[in-house]
Formats: sequence, structure tokens, C-alpha cells
Amino acid sequence: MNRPTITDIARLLQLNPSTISRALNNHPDVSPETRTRVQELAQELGYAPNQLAVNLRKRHSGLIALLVSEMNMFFNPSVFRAIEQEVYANGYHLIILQSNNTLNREKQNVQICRQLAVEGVLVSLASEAQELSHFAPLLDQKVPVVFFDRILPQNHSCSVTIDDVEITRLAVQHLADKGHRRIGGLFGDPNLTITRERFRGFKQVLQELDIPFEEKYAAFAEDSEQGSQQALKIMAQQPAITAFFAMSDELMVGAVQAIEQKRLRIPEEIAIIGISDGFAPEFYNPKITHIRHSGYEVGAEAARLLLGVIREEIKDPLHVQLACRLVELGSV
Amino acid sequence: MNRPTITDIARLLQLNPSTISRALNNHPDVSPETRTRVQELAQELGYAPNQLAVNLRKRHSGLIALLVSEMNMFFNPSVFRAIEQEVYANGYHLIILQSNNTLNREKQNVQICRQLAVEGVLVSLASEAQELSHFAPLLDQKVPVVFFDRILPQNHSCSVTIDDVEITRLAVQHLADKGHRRIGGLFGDPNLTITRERFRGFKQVLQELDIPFEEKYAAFAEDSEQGSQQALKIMAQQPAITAFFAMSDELMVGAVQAIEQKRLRIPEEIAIIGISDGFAPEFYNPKITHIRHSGYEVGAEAARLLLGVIREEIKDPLHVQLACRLVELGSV
DNA sequence: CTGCCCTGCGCAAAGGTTTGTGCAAACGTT
DNA sequence: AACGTTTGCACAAACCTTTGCGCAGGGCAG
Repeated sequence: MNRPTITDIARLLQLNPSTISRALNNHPDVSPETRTRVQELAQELGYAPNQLAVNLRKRHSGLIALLVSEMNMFFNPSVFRAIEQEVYANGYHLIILQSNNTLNREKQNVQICRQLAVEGVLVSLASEAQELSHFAPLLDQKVPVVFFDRILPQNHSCSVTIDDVEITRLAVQHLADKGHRRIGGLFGDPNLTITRERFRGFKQVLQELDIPFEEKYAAFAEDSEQGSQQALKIMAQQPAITAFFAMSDELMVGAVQAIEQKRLRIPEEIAIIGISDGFAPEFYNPKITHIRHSGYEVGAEAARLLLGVIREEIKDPLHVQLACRLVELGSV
Repeated sequence: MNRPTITDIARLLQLNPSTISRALNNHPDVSPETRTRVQELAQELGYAPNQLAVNLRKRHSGLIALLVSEMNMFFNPSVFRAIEQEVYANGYHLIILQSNNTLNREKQNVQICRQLAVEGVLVSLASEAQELSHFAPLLDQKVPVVFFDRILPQNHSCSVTIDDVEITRLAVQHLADKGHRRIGGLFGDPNLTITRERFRGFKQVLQELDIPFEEKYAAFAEDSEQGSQQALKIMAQQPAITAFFAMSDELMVGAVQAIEQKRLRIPEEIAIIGISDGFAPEFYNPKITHIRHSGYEVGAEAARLLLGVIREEIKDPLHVQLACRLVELGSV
């Protein structure tokens, strides 16, 4: 037979559906005997509540949406893993929507969130998003939103990021400590706040160290392939750089590729430092010195904040900046 | 005010809710004038149907579930990307459930699928899953299921995989063509069919090539770190191997790490070939020769099959094996 | 004995949408 | 003019669960 409903059980036991509901939910208004009778029959029939009806009645969906630019191999997997676990552990389910970095798709995804009555939204912005007005439909409905990683400065919602200036400072300082003064810099998509902040940090720290910033030693690239090409261009500049700073795993990989292509030895002939959650730096030998952040922690913290807002434990927008630390391996 | 409902519009226009519903759905039973009146007001109020109510009424959720062991950085991202796009393009939404490779969690996830009334399920099995009886609750309810990548042999549902023996044959044959006869083999989790098949293929192809299979040249490892250690052990065997075969990106990375640690040159002193979707092999110089499959294609095909079954265009279980090809770079 | 509370359950509404059926008016045919 | 068909909408049920309220019966105190 089809999936049994609460009314089926009611009919079989000569009870009212409401009693069945209460019995299954351990409501005190039902006697222990009937409760067990109901629960046993439910068990026997393999009853599972129709979540669709529950959702309608309770006016919530149990869904949390993750709006993300796209799945990539470096930062995302650990972030996702953390988010899914946190969300699952709290009885919600995770639905994933990609924007493919287009604003248009991001707008559509916001509408979908609204239609599905998701109870919270985690957002890593599309690079095309230069402002946040398209999130108004959600905020108007008081749907909690938490931005993470790829964010824009704002004060309406919680956010989770890494201290971009600080993380850059650690990296550049470390290179300077080792005596490097001509440092190549590889940066990501210049539309992103994260890129702009790290680029700003890079220049600022150089200045603090009395090292002049040279345009020719810095470049922007959106993936490993472009990063590799830009790295080659930078290495062709004279006087030659002695070290690379790469602001992400993609770019680190591109830089190493370029270095290996020119058959330079790391770290004897050229040093390299990156910002990473520590997986990609392990690919190489010597392993790459990096400033480590934790994608897992970013995801977990974002999810925790969101759940806090949903449960109304967090009232005001919190802007969390996670710590990072230097992991010194052999590449500098 | 709160989200407007169909009854709000009905009240404002002095019409019956059913008429509003039909007007919005372009049902012919409503006159063009009322239809436009309704649609204009709906637009103005920013009406969006309450998906929860629609779902209950239509007895479906618009959700497709992706059951996966865990997010990792190599194979999964491109698979996910493909699945999300395909699913989205067909008006469904994707909900992700991790099993963390435990059978228990996989069982729970099946129950969640049932409760949420998902309309289709894509499964990459947990390594603990040695049989498929825990999917019975879904199959009993005629919920379409498609298995991909990490599967078990079965005949009830569609599946999408790669021809494991063939892919191994290409790799080993290529090494043999280059004159290698002592070949180290790195394999993944031995609980997985995919591992067993590739291991079987490895031995079979060696036999066909009249190369004796040596236990000491083969090892199993579950991640890059273990892979690296196993690779070191294999390289310590005498007579020394001249080439590595790695059945996955994780293991390829581990092998390269071990090789670099021993300061051997690729390919002059040791060759390496892998099975990959082509991203990780780009990290290195020389780039790693590999047999290329496409995670994206696996995901897309699995999603397409699932949608076909949902739409009842596909009646009988299809078992698709995707093609792969040799990508010759510098590492052999 | 009266009035009150507590226990355990039923009744019905609510949540918002879709859809089978009914029905009145308008229109067409002979 | 009488009858049949079409058009355009209303009514109510259905999807399944939750929950405020009411009510009957039993127990207890005053």
C-alpha cells in the first residue's frame, strides 16, 4: 500500500488523527498506553510523517541554502563539508545553488530561496555582484543571511572572513625576514573584495617595510593557467624577483608551474609563499610555506552564525574574522 | 505586509481562489481579461506561490538528493558542478547529504530522502556499504535512484561509471609501450568496487603483456599521505620499479611527493601515469601523463539518466560506462 | 454534595494551493 | 422558440499535519 498517513493510523486504532499526532510527538496530553499503541503501529506500518504537510503547517521548510559562485577544487570542498555537517547536526538540510559568477543567476537563486521558504542562506558572492540590493527580497522577509569568504562590506547581516590585511602581512613579513626585497605578487579576481583587500595589504606591508611597490611585480589572474602565465611575465622583469607571494591555492599552483617550467629551484633560486588551507602546499617538494587559514572553520563558523540568527540567539550582525597562522615548510 | 497568498488576491479582486490559481497557471478556463487583471495584481503585490503548499498539493518536492561519501577536492567538485547545473536546468533543486563513508549515516540519509519526498536520488556509495538493501525504502516507493562512480554491481537501478578495466589497460599498456616492465601500482580503498575493478584490470593487463604481477609492487592507500608512504615502500623494493601507475588523483599526488622526496627525476629516472580528470596533472612539471575521464561528464550523465527515469522516458535500468582517453604529457 | 481541577481525547480550523464538479449565463443551431 | 453547447467562474474537497479549544469523566477538597 501507499505510504501510511496519520489518518490511516487513526482509523485503524479508532482514534482521532490529532491524538495520533500528539502521541507521535510525545505530547503530554496522551496517555502512556495509547502512546505506545500508536507508536508501535506506526513502527509496524513504517510510518514516516509527510514532511511536505509538516512544512506547510509549520510554515518552514527545514532547508538552508548555500549560494556559491561555483564548485572549485581548492577552497570550497572543505567549506562545504563543514557547512553540511553543521547544518545536518541541527536537523536542517542543505540545498546548493551555484551562480556561475553571474549576477543574473544570483538573483534567480535569491528568488528560489524565497519560494522554497528556506530558513537561512549562506552566501559566497558571485564576482559580478558589486552591491547587495538583490538580497532585499530575503532580508525583507527576515530570512537570516550570512555572507562568507567572498563578501562585500555591509552592516545588515553577519559575515565570516579572514583578516586579509593581516594574512598578507604575515606572508610578506616572512619573506622580508628571509631577506627578500623583490617580491612578485599574484592576485585573484580584482572584482572581489578579498582580492582588493589582500592587494591593499600587500602594498601597505611593503611600504611599512620600506620596500617600494613595483607594478611590474604584481599581476591579477583568475585561475591556475592565467596565474602561470602572469608568473612567467613577472619572472621576466629585471631586476628579477627572488620570491613569490600567491594569494590563493590556484595561484600558488600556477606560480609553481611557471617556476618549474623555468627550471628554477625552490627555494634556492626563488622562494614562494602562499595563502592556503594547507592541502595543496603538500603536493610539492619542498612543501610550500604558507599562511594557513581553515576553509573548514570558515564554513563551520558561517553555519554556526546562521543557526544562531535563526534561533534568534544572535540579534545584531556579527562580523567574524578568523585567525590564521604561518606554517613554515621548505619553500622560502 | 506578509507574503500575499492566492486568497488575498482573490479577496481583492472579488474572485474565487481557484480562479486566481487558474489565471496564474494560464488555464484556458479563465477569460483573457480576468487573467491579465490577476497577473497584474500578482505582479504588483510581488506574489510568489507558496512552494510548500504547492508541494503538498502536488505531492512532490522538486528536490533531487545527492548522496555522497564526502566532499573531496579532486573528483567531486566537477561532478557536483555538472549535477547542479543539469538539475537546475530542469527546474529541480539539489540537496546534498554526506555519509562520511559510514553505512549508518547513509541509512539515515535514505530515510531523509523518503521524508522529504525527493523525486530522485543520485548516489555515490559510502565505502562501508557492501550491499544495497538499505535503499529498499526508496525503491519500494518507486523513487528513481541512479548510482555513479562508487557503485556496487546491481540490476535494479541505472548506473554511471567508467570502464575500469579498460582505463587501467590504457595506462598500463602505455607504460609497457615505453618499455617499462617493473610497474608500481597505487590503489584506493579496497572496499570499493572501483578499486577492486582497477586492481583486477591491472593484474589482468600485466598478464596479457606477459609481465608477472608482483605483490610487492602494489599497495592500497586511502589518501595522498598514505599514498606517499606506500609509494616510498614500493620504491624501496628491489629490483626497483621504473614506473608508477596511480588509480586516482589523490594517489598520483602522493606518488609524486614520494618521488620528489627521493629526488628522482620524472620521467628520466621514474615514470608516472595516473587516472584523472586532468586538473591535478597540470600542477606539475612535467605535467603528468594520464588517462582522462571526465568527472563533469559522469555527473552530467548521471543527472540526465535520473531525469530520464523521473520523466519515465527511461524504463529499464541502464548501465552507462563512459569513455576515457590517453592524454600524453611529459611524465612517462 | 457542590464546585473545581486534571486527564485524555475529539472536533475543527488552519496552512496555501490545485482540481473535479457544478452551475449560470451567453451563445449557437434547428 | 426550444434545446444543446460553450464559456467563465464558484464551490468544496483534497493534500497531511498541527494545535487551540472544548468536553466528558474521574478525583479531590471544602
